Formats: sequence, C-alpha cells, structure tokens
Amino acid sequence: MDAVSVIRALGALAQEHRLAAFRLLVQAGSEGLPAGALAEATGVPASSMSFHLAQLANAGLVTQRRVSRSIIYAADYAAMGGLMAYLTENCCAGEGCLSETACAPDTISERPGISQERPEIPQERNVS
Amino acid sequence: MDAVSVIRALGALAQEHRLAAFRLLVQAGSEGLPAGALAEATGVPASSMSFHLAQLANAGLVTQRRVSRSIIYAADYAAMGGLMAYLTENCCAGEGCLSETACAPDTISERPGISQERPEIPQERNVS
DNA sequence: TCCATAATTCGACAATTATCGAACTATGGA
DNA sequence: TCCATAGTTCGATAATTGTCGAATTATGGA
Repeated sequence: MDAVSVIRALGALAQEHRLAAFRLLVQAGSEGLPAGALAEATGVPASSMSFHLAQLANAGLVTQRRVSRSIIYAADYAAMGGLMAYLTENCCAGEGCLSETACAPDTISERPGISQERPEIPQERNVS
Repeated sequence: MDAVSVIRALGALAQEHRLAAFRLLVQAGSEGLPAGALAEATGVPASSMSFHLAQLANAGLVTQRRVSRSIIYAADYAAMGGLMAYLTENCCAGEGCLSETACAPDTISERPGISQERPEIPQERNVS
C-alpha cells in the first residue's frame, strides 16, 4: 500500500460519522448494511451519509453493491489490513506498537526496549 | 483510547508532510529529531513544519523537549500503540486485519475466514 | 403507467485546513 | 550587550471539507 492510499484511508477514517459508519460495517461483517441503515443508526441525514460513504469507498475501505433498491456497503477487510500493515511497518518501532495479546497473552502493557523517560539525556526539560 | 482521540490521531497522520515527519521520527527512535531537521528532510518551510508538528503534538503522537536552541520531537510509541489497539479492536474483524507474520511466519497473505468474493449472495452485482 | 422507496447528486454555505513570508521569542556564544 | 541561530506565532489567502434541503436517478410493486 503506497503512502497516497494510506493518507486517503487515514483521512477517510478521521471523521466522526465515517468512523462510526465504518465500525458498524466491521461489526456487520461481509453481509454489510444498506446506506439508509447507516444514516439512521448514526443520526446523519441521508445526503450527508452518502457523502461520507463515497469518501470511504474512494479510499477503498468499503465496497458497495446494489441489492434491489438498496445499496449495501461492506467493510473491505483486505484494505484495512493493508492500512494496518503499513502503519505497523512504517509508523511503529518494528512491532513495538502492536499489543502482544494475540500472540503472548501473558506479556502485557509493559514494553521493554522503549524507555518512557529517556534518562540518557539528563539536561533536557519539557516545553511548556 | 476514546473515539475523539482516535479521530485526532488519524487526522494528524492523514497528511502528506505530517505522515512523512512522523515516519522519520519513528525511524529516529527515542532520541528524536529537531524541528529544523524535519523541515529540511521533507522540504517543507519551517513555519509550515511547525504547524504540522503542533498538530502531531496536539494529537499526542509526538513529544517535544527543548535541548539548547533546538526543540526535539520524538514519536510517542505508546500513543501509536493505543491507536493501533483501537483500530484492531474496532475496525478489524477481531484480529483479522493484522498480518500474522509477527506470530506465525509460515502462514502468510491468505487469511481464511474472510471470503473475498462472497459467493453466498449470488444475485448481487457491483455498482458502477 | 404511476407511485413509493432508496439513494445519490446538486448547490449554497460555513468551517476547517494548508501554505508561507514576515515578525517575534528564546537561547547561547563572542 | 550584541548577534546569529532555532523555532514559533501571526496574518493573509487559497483550498478542502462538512452540512443539509431540494432535485434527480434507479428500482420494484400495484
């Protein structure tokens, strides 16, 4: 996933109503939900929701298909996976940002190797 | 991490120059980099970079500390970890979006359980 | 064909975001 | 004290984003 796609995906999720809609779609699974249901569930007018869904679709995070009069949106897990992979590789210190709960449920919440207080530079002070 | 913080963090990363700066900071590690180095490395004017760094700081993704005349920025791995945790929990189907390479290097690139073609709904068709 | 439903597109507007030079603040050295 | 360096803040401006009612398109049933 290239940086441009990543920025588009991040921007698509960086909005209250779009994040809410996407979360609903993730919960809904591959069946998806019609646009109207998303508008109603989030309390957003239909035309506004349509605008937001177009952004999510443009970012590749959701797919859309028509079933009778409804247009069903569904989360694209592969795209989300690509985003997660990019962030893990480029924006985390190795795998440092991932919770290890999926792999090692006993090691939690304390990540060695990344010092929080940086004692090696004593003369520094925080900016107000 | 609450939804508001997540939206702020996503929005902070959803911009070309900020994503570039943050990636540099992640690479730089806990030592961090001064604002000027980030401006020079990205080719962004100092005042613009200052604006972007303020956004990253406001989102909690970077820390800043003064060392002599320089202000050193550093990636906040804990914040990034919080963001990743939120996305994993709320925007992925369980752990479905995470590559298993960190845990199981032999199982790659084909994730069972998430069908890409959804053959169970045959009468659908894509929206043009 | 006619009507109701589901959704998108249009248009106008407000709000936010991005850009960048100029002015300003803080720090440290001569 | 005076000057140079490192950054931020200010101000003006352009561009993008978000909102929502009204108009439009697509579909299916009577």
